[in-house]
Amino acid sequence: MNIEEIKNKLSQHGLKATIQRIQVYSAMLKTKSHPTAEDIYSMVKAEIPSISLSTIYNTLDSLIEKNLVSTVKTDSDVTRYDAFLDSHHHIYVGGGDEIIDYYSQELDDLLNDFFKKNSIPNFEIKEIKLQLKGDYVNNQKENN
Amino acid sequence: MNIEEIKNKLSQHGLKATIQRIQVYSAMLKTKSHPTAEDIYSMVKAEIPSISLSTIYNTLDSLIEKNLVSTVKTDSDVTRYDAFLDSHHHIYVGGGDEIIDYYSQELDDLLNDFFKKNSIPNFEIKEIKLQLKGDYVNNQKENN
DNA sequence: TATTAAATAGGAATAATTCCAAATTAAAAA
DNA sequence: TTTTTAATTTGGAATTATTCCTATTTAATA
Repeated sequence: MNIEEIKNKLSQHGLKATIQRIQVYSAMLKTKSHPTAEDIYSMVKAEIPSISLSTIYNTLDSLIEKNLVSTVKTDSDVTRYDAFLDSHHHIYVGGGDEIIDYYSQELDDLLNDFFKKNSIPNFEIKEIKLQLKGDYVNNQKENN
Repeated sequence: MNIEEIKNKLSQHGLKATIQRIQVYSAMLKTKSHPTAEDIYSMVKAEIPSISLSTIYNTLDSLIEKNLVSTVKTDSDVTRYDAFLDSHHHIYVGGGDEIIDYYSQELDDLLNDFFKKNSIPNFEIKEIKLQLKGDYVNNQKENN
């Protein structure tokens, strides 16, 4: 998405298209790595050196409210953000902070079917998300 | 689990059976509601008025390290603790802080089968956990 | 171009958690 | 049982992520 498209997307969602928001959202779209607020702060600072960390938080909050960004739960206490909202699951590597996206239409179908057959009384499911925890095996990405 | 059994469990896991640990673990086993550190602090204070909040955190960390307790993150980013470690999933109600346990052997079998057939290259899955987000429907537990 | 409501900056405040060092204590050894 | 010792507890200080506050700035609109 280019700057112009981002501007439009912000306006469409009733958000004033400020340079700060454009750059924050642009940074979010550039990375698949579920950045923290600080990560985004660093990235956007390259473009707008005067930007404040408060603005990062404010902007992320606005984007979340408009469903353009979501948060990812980690075991540690830093919030991570995600601008990719198509249905996917998360692989948590090594109990740590590495989170990888996992896409599978087959899995989504399986889950949707299951909960269609086994609905939860008085509860409407809006999102089904899987957390896969584990570790790399072999010597692929290992480093101890 | 009574005091004696808790003592044994702690020793078996190489943890000194201090009154503090016994009471913290006992409190954890008494509640299904995924308490926060502060919640446990309040509960244990009834038994040991002099206990320190640091000890609550230390103790929970020890219990986590020995796999007697695990953590759950809420949408509002507070860490909650869980002493019930049999396979279950979590229902997040209304974007808030309420988390309900969801047990289903059928679902677990389904998921295990799926990942047996669709293993992730160089990755060993240790835990498969589902997050169900949604809201109550009807007038059951609604309050707005 | 002027108006205005919304957004930003940045520093202070808050809240959860971790850190630290001295005092205490459970478990092991004598 | 007593002594020894290494682990644990305390409680206050420090840290960290996030929120709050408000004067200033700015995008959108008329």
